[in-house]
Amino acid sequence: MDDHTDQSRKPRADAVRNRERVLEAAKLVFNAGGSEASLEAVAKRAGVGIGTLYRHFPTREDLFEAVYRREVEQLSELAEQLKNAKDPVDALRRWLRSGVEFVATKKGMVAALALAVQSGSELQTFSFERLTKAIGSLLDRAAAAGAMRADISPEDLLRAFFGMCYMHDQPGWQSSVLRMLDVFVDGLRVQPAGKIKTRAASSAKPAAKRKR
Amino acid sequence: MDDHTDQSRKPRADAVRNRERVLEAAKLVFNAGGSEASLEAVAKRAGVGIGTLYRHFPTREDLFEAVYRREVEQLSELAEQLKNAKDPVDALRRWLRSGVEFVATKKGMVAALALAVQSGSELQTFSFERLTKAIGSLLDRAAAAGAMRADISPEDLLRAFFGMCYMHDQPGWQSSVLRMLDVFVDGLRVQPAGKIKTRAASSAKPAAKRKR
DNA sequence: CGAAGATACGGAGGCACCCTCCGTTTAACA
DNA sequence: TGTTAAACGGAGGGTGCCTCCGTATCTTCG
Repeated sequence: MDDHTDQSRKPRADAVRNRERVLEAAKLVFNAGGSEASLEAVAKRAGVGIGTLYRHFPTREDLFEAVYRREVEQLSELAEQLKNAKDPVDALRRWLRSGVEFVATKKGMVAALALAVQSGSELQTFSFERLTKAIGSLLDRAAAAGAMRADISPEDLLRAFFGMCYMHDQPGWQSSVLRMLDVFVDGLRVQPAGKIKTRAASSAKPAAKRKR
Repeated sequence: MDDHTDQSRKPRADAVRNRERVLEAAKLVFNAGGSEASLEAVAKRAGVGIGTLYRHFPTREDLFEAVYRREVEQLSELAEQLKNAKDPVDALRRWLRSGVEFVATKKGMVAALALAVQSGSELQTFSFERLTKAIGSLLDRAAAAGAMRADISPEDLLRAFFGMCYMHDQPGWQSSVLRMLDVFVDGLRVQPAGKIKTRAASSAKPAAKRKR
């Protein structure tokens, strides 16, 4: 019961050092494209035993999270800044493009985030929540300005985005994704059902409930 | 040198039977959602040795291809029919929705096709080519009618589509994907750069070269 | 400083899967 | 029915995942 969250002791030096080493090795290995690289390879590269790796990061996802936390935060902050842009739709577009940029550099990021999305349910997944919030604020602003349909949830958009990026490591993926994102954003400017003569209602379900 | 492609012999009965058994088992296992199921599980379910499975289908991809060939052909034919629809954009939309329908039923199909897309390069991948052709004809028709931008390749679209579907097995994935596809198709109706005031050119690269 | 105790280390080991190889079986043909 | 090519099937070698626990090392306190 005694909630001595603070230092009942100093954390062991070797533990701190090893954690850092693993993180460093993982970053190298994952960014090199091999987001599916074996954790044992990471451990070896870090010069620690596999047991140590698992103690620090019980789950592959945990490791991903730690490795890409900084990047996620950067993307998050970018969204914050873009809230001040004049054109809210353009802001969204720019944010998505930056996302592509990140993915291009950190190859492992897609897999990491996709995993975070999939692992789904109500797991913590800091990254997913953070990005959802970021994208949500951009969406809301654009929708509030009437510049964009309002029935698309941040989760929808994130999933679509990751999905598109999932095909990275293809020859021309990057320009392809950029093009697709443009199409997508253009589509968001169109108000949903009715006005387009696509027979009846354009969607079976009324709309997803927005979370935030 | 002697090119006796025809029956120098009748194919062995057990070989034919086993091939069929494996196919059947694989269909069951993959459709049950586990597109990543172990091939050994498939073999066991089929009542054959693992060696037999590998002889008939040297690659996981080969097996996928065989299992989903029929479905791919159905989708392909649907595209053929839709070419006669009045509104070419609507035709595309409908085709994509049917794709979602397929994915919903045959869970393994996404993984199979995604793998086909990824394995990429110039591997044969019958399915990928077939679908590319199908979607290409729909795109071309819509573009020719001036109802849609013309710089999107079938490959682009396929990748985006699979990407979105990759998140199946999520709670609300199906309606989410349908919504996203609507957005997407709406976006395709907008002509590309220039007219929209999104600063400068809307895409870094000029456009992908269309294959067909 | 030197013990005591807490904490972390690391890799062996059990499990699952991948894929290959080859001795044995079986079907087709004469 | 015998010959022979084709197919069978599973043992085995490799890799990766993850757990468990005996051992090593660090911190603290006397």
